[in-house]
Amino acid sequence: MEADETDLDRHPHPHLAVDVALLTLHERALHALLLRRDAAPFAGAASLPGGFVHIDESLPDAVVRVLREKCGLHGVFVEQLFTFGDVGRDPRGRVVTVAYYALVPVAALAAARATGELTLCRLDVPWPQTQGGPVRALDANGKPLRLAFDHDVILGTTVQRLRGKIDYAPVGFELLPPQFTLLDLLEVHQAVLGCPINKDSFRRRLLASGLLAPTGRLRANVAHRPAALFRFRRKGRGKGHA
Amino acid sequence: MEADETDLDRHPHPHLAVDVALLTLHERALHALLLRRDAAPFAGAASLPGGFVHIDESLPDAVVRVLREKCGLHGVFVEQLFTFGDVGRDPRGRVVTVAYYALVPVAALAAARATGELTLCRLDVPWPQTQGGPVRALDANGKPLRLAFDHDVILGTTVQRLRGKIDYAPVGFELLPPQFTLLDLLEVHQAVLGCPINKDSFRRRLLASGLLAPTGRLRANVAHRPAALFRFRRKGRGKGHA
DNA sequence: GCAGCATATATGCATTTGGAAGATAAGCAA
DNA sequence: TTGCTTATCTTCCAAATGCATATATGCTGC
Repeated sequence: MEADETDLDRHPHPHLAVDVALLTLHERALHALLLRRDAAPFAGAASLPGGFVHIDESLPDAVVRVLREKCGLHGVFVEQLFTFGDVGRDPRGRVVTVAYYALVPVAALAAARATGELTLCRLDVPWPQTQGGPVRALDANGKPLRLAFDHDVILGTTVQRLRGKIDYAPVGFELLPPQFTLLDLLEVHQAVLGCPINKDSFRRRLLASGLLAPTGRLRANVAHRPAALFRFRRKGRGKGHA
Repeated sequence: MEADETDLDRHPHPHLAVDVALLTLHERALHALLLRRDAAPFAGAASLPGGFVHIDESLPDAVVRVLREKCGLHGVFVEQLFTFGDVGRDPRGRVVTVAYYALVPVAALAAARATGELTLCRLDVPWPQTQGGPVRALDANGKPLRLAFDHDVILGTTVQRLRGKIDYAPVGFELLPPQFTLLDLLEVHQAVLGCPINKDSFRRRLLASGLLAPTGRLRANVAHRPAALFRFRRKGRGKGHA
């Protein structure tokens, strides 16, 4: 940062946007909340909710505003993901975007989906483990949607981040309602990781983690022994990571 | 992204910069390469090498340029860290910075340190584990330096990221010369993590990881049994992460 | 009300993984 | 050559995990 802002204003500088990859769990699969663009560029394509950062708002504030204005959502879990700044990523000009990801239980989207052009699209992750790469979003018929800008890469980076994080950070809870069973949580992990998980060790590990608070209640209306309902306990006594 | 760029140009938009937290290992401790600011704001304070992003260069290109222009360095390991965009973080106006971290063996800095106002400052991390928070940079006398902008937080985020990553990603090698002993690598991990590590399990884990290629050579000029020298083998056959 | 069903939960055991300690090896110095 | 120091190897033990089995429980159909 060698020059005064007055110097810099003589030259054009990049525009700055935020985009939000909002993920949820629906029918045991990861879904993203996408909107349909009706203006060029990429008219007709699906895109992440996003918007330009105002001169007087922080990045998290911009994200909160975008989620409110475009999705009618508030109070959702949000974390910064990565900043994408390739020169050619927006045909309109130089736009650098700070991508965030948001996680919400699918029930919280009922209101959002009623509002306008939003659709919940199942994600198709064509790579294993945490390898990374773009991800496809499927329409109701299972056909891949055209995604605007580099949003396929942003979605891919989101899944990659979640896969690397879910084993040691309590992010799975953000995709579940306040009360859930261990099987619910297991299915979240399986959907994120894209592979089956050992049920017993998962149970033991989670019960020992101190992250679960028993509610004393049971899952109702199931034609078999009902599972215990748990609640996420924040500030689980962490045991380091080594 | 709802508006045309022509619309947006009517309004002022944030400036965009990159800052690089360049870390190395010196005397078994993490050090950062800092430069002394001679212009306001924060004149006299220490700061990360950084600069504004040009309209026609990608973010990685801007980082490479900054490292070349300000530090005389090229070919170093660089990864994106986090984007800092608080409204008040730069008193000159709205500047959002995409922070990167770079890792280099200390020997590679000989040239850089000769060039101008660069100093290698030992880092003092006042928090355990991966808790996070700002980090102090110490001068040659061990006194904390005044750090410009939010660069104390950027350095803290770098250490936090490294601590979370070094156990499962091959980043420790970037801080070592091409050939090194297992004890060298262990000391890198200890310096990053800020806590002692079990020597035997470290040896077993690393030898089994496939990341080390034996060179057949031994450390010379030591008054005891010399350790074997290894080389970092890229593309170690990863075994997933579960 | 009762047998039976499907899943939840608990228990036991083999395998694997990581920590700790001792034994041995290999250079150099006196 | 002896002794010192650190590297490397071997062994043992505790903890975590995968797997198989046994038991528990609420519901459904009769």
